[in-house]
Amino acid sequence: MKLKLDGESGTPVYRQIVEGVRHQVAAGTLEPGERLPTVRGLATELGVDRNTALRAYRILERDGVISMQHGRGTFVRAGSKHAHLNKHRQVVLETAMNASIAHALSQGFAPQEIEAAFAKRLRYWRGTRRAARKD
Amino acid sequence: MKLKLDGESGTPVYRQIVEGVRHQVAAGTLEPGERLPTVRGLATELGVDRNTALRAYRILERDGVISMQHGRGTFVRAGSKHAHLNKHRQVVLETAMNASIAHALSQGFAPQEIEAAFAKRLRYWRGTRRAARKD
Amino acid sequence: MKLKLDGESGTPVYRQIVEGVRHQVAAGTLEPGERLPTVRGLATELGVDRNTALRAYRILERDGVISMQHGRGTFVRAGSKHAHLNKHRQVVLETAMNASIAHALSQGFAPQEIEAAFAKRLRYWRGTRRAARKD
Amino acid sequence: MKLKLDGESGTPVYRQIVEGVRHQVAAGTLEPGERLPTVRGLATELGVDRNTALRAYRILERDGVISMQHGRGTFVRAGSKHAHLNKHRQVVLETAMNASIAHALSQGFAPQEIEAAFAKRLRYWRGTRRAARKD
DNA sequence: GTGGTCTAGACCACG
DNA sequence: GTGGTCTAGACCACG
Repeated sequence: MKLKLDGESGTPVYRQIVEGVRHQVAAGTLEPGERLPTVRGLATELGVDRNTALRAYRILERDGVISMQHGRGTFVRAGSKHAHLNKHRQVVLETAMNASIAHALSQGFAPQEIEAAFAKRLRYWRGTRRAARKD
Repeated sequence: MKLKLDGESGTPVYRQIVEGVRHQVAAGTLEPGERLPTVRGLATELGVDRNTALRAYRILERDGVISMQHGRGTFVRAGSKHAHLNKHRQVVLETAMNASIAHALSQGFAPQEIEAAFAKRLRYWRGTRRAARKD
Repeated sequence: MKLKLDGESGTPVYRQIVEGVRHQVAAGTLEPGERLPTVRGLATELGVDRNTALRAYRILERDGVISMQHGRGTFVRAGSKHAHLNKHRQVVLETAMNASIAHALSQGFAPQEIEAAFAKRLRYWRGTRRAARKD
Repeated sequence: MKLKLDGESGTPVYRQIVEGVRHQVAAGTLEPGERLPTVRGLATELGVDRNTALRAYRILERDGVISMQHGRGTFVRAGSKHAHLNKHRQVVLETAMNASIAHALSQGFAPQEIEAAFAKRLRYWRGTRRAARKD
């Protein structure tokens, strides 16, 4: 797994790992069901402590991005786990988007700016995912 | 000075103050030469430790946004020097939106769903702000 | 804070702490806004490592039970944090109850048994909370 | 033998097998003297490691629920010895319901809300099962 | 003084 | 071989 760590960024290592994996899943580079490196393997590969790698994985697991299975390994999770109440999906998503907007507004950004920035980044992700499917 | 702090956001308080002041200067709410509250005053107003307010001011001073003059007070510096702030604002905003989208994508939401949820919540906030201005 | 650990139960220490705190919050012994012992303090009190105590607190924080504030301490959280979308509360609660029932059914328990056990335990908690309010 | 495993429940697979068999014996679905699948067969059927199936059988044997006879097969033991299973079932169920309620209470839900949500979901499941029986 | 990050290393539980 | 738990201890960031 390709992951670059920046030791001088100030962002904690475990968080860099979390974001790195999250982005690869978001981009489609890592697909649902795909196996991730083991905790030990990732730690060695990145030159960090096992506990640090484990911490990152645990956060990703809690967020529903990956699934760790004792003795078997760690895997990218399939999307919708709340099939029986799929209103839930909508609420979760809207809550997240709402928080994101509220935060930007509270920092003094105008709705128009927020809309433009969002559209720009979404366009970026769409491109990335399209490219991943062609691989 | 109007500043909203979020004690549970994870972002350190001092940094929230720094960003808040930066944005107000960039937006023109705080004008060059304008006097800022004293460290003590700001700390009381926001209900934070004096060291926290001081730390924020020191960073703003180091970055050339404000000027602390011993015994006289603290002032917004002349505008010409922080034209770069507008670029900074864009980066901050896009980074936030990017993370928000990546988060949702990595949990299996489709770009289209994300777009719809975002649009819905933004519409909500626009309504809220319009109503507030009429008060 | 009163917490008993059982070193021979097989249940990990950090989880025993999580459940202990959770139960006290549920019972009303710990009230919203109340300050919990510091990470270090709790560790010393229970004779466990700081990291173990921290791990328990972090889980409780993620679950919305407590709020850790850097440099200030750790506090019991007020109930509803999703006021802006209070449909969400209902969905979260129903999802949890649903999972609980589904799990019991899959283990071969009959609906009637499940209903009876649930009613019995809820009665217990109601009594406990009533007692706490009289303190 | 009908057994549903949940790879993401956190409960170890071997324990899920143990509990599943225990419950079926207690409920009478598996009768005294009845032959159980071989270790190999069970492992294949459930898609688990042979060691995992073996571990479950050893625990059940130790607890006097089944009897493994080398070269002949594995059988459910005579009923008189596990009258205690019925008490065990109750404890398991009540513990689960208790945790579920404590969880919800500790997040600020009121007993009344919890009761309503539980009743609603149980009603749902009863309907589902009734429909399934007509298939 | 509070919580946060990270390492090194031991030993355990599961498959 | 996989992940899980726990300790001991260092050093950092925040208020």
